[in-house]
Amino acid sequence: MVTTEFSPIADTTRRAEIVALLRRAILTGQLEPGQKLNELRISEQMRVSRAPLREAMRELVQEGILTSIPYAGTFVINVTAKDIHDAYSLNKVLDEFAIERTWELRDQRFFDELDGRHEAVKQATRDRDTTRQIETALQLHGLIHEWADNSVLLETWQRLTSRLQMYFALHQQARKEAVPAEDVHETYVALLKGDDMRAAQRHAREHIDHDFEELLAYARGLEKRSSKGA
Amino acid sequence: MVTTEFSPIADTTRRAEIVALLRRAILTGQLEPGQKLNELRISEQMRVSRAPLREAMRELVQEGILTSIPYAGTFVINVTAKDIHDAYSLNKVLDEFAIERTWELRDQRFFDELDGRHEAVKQATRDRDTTRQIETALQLHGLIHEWADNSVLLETWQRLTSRLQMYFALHQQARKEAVPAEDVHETYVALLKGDDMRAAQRHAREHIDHDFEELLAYARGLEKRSSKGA
DNA sequence: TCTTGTCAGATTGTCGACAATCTGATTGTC
DNA sequence: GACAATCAGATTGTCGACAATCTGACAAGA
Repeated sequence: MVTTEFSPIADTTRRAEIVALLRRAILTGQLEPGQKLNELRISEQMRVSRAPLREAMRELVQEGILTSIPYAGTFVINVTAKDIHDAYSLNKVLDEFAIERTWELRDQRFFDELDGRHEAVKQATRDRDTTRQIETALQLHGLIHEWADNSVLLETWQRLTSRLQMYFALHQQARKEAVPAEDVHETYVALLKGDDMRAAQRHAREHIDHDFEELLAYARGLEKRSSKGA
Repeated sequence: MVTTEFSPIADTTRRAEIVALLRRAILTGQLEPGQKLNELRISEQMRVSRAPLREAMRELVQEGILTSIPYAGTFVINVTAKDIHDAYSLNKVLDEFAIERTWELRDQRFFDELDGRHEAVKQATRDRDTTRQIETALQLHGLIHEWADNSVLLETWQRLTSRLQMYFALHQQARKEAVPAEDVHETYVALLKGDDMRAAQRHAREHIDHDFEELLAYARGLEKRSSKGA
């Protein structure tokens, strides 16, 4: 009897690859908010027909990072200050819930994973790789949602994450300088290892508020700019 | 100057209509959990080519009520007791949040809408129209999410609703008898009109627990049945 | 000058056909 | 009989072409 565990093999449809490519382009800010996606142009660039491209775009529309208007086109979502505000205030609630659910399920594997992800953030910070810094920070943040053993919560958080990653990428791109080089997650990790659940929840809430203020300021700038443009 | 407000005209693509048709079929239980959707057969029945049908299916996959395995097919999601449990426990959190956010925004229009939706539930109950009863009850329940002025919350709740509606429909179908004929929403509506936010939140939580127990019992039955079948 | 009708170009939506992949039934071998 | 190789049928994935729709420019008329 073979006891080795195999993970499912990769989906090798063009559609899945296109989804990954497009998502990455959007979340890293390569494709700007509001930008229109021309099907013919993109399909030619990717050397793919429009059918799988369109199916991929439908997925991303449902994922909430594209928006589609029949016979007009499919566009990268626009980011408003309110969107960011809404996403963040819901995120607070989800974090609190996730911590509560995860709390009793924490074990050695959890702590190891926590440390591993924390280390990845620190590595990205040392490398001055801002894109990866955002990615890893969100992954660190996501652990409680993965561990909470609630598929619906996880799914919801992943949808939220898409946008958060996009917001952060835009923000970072805008100020054109490295994100804080010091480690802002030390306390968060320590609290998740500790005994005081309420304290961990409180910290998550405040930690979020901190990042949030910066993002909001950026978003307000965006809106001023776009209203001038329009 | 014309001041009449026009709402955007309906999306009249085949894709959109297919999405609506399929969603309805799934949420009312016409299509059973786990059932495979044969593209050719469905496209012929709908007199439509496979392209828009496939795009529609991609949307429903992302919506979480279909699941797709490359080169194998697209299936209606399976419902496990844990899924129901997960959906409900998240729903509690979202409800609490929604009530908090809605509270200060309540006005006469809110109360009117609340009464209107409540009336719709009572009408469906009188008509013994169980499908509509589920639909209207969820719409009544959804008002706080619509009113909370948080687009991400609303979106999240709508995704959840899809599944809840499916669960209830299956449940109802299983026991083959009318859902409670008495009005279980009277207290809920009254509390939402009142002054005690905490009480409203508490009631939402308990009200959910009530329905939830019934559903869970049903789901456990489902699983026993399917494990016997497999 | 402003409005309205018309039209060409570009883009999205849809179709029918072909290619890739899976399933299970059959056959051949031991 | 058990097992592996093979194959036909069915189904999903992808393609290229056509139809429907939108956009902006231009012209005609008030």
